[in-house]
Amino acid sequence: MAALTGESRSGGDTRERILDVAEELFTEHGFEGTSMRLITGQAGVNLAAVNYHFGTKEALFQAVFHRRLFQLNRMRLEVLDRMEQEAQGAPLKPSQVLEGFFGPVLAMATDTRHGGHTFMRLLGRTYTEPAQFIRKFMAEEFSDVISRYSDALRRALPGVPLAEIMWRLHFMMGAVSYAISGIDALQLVSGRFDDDPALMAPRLMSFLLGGLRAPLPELISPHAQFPTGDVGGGVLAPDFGAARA
Amino acid sequence: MAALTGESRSGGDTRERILDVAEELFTEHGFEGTSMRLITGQAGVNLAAVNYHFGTKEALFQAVFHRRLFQLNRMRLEVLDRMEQEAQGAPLKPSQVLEGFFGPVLAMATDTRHGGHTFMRLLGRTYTEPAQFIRKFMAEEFSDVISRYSDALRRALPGVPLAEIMWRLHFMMGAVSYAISGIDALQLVSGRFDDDPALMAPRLMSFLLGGLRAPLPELISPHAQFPTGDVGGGVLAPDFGAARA
DNA sequence: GTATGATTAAAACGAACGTTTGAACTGCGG
DNA sequence: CCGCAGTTCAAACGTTCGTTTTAATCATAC
Repeated sequence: MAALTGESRSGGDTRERILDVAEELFTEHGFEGTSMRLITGQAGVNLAAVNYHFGTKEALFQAVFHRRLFQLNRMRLEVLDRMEQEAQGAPLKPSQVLEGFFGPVLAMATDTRHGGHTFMRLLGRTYTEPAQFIRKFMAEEFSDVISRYSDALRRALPGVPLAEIMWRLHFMMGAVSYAISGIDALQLVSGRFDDDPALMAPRLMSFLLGGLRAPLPELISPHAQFPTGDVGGGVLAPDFGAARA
Repeated sequence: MAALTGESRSGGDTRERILDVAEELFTEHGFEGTSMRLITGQAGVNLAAVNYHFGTKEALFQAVFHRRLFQLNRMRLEVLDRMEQEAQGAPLKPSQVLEGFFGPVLAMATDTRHGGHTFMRLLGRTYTEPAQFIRKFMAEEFSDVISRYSDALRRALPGVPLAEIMWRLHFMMGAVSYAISGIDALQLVSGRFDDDPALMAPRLMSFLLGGLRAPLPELISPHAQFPTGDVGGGVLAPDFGAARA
């Protein structure tokens, strides 16, 4: 809350100062919950500065994302390129692929000095955000990385169907997102959580690898809700209707 | 978008109709992005009806959550009670605990007939939402269930430290949340995803079990960013600063 | 010094927001 | 028929929203 105060009228560009403050406020209050007056006020610039430099509020939001996502995904591709080159055509290990994909994310998330932590929390929450214009440019920013890494995962896990790989990639992104954006949510839910957040990364990596290499599920019936039956759709689902009557 | 149209001036209570529509619109546009005029308009009731029946917009939001969370968590506790009774004091299997905790969630998420699907998407996004009043009552609604289930997990996984269990529970909630709320996000990111969403539950369960039972991480140095080193903080982190200069 | 283009400043725009008000309507017991 | 809660209604409240406008300021080249 006190990391970036408004009075910092330092030599920095107006544009850059707006981006920093907006990133922080969007993280704190969401897109709709953050007003331009709050942004410009906290950045110590004039109200019209955002519209002058970025055009609209939506464009500012996109600019905040592009600045970070561009370097994040570029870094992911660089790491993958380097690893594949060293492997000389051999498939990578699953742990390597995860390292390349989530390593830069965690590095950025634990970088509190340059606002990376703030942004990663914002990214995690925005990924599932419904706004149309958000979904649009998120897909564009990610398409390259996803296709490259899903391909690397497919080669790292021979015999695992592509659909399964995509699902697990999705699950992993959820776990990482929660790990980053919801640390306080965890504390909130489990009471005072006396544990070093810096130790999260190795914990997370173990968890992800365990999930990624889990035995394939038995996809028997198209209506089987839960593998161990009994609790899933069969017994519990009907109750939902009754409670609303 | 076309599931619940406004013209349905059926005999249902005004209160209940508001809850249904609000649940859908909050999911679609978020809390701040959903106006009372949109809610009441789509529900076919007067603008003042929300304030009359619920008091404020925040209270309506809480009411939407309470209606669903109450039965969801009650169900979780019932399942756990039954399983522990049948076990006669013996520890449950990890798969049983996961089944009790996430089974009702998935059952509700796949229940498209009674709006459960809509709500679970809303829950997933709201869990990491920053608004103060949201965090407050979420903690209250969840505290019982979390303490009961973390205890069951501790007994199911002897030798695993409690901190590790809490982290993995957190990771799992993230994976489940993404699995539910971001199905379209997955399609969006991986192109046309020709796979039956009904098969998600068994996939998810396998993934969760794999992660939950993964080998414990080596927590060596408090500054080790990533277990396999090399990519984490050491090499990549400094670049974040340079890119901003 | 002065013209020029880029940036900042102050003020106002119309629209939409959540909420409140006071009257009109409803079903029902007296 | 009347009185009376409970509920719905149209209208307005004051505030805040994103954006636009017009003038002032600044740096730099002539």
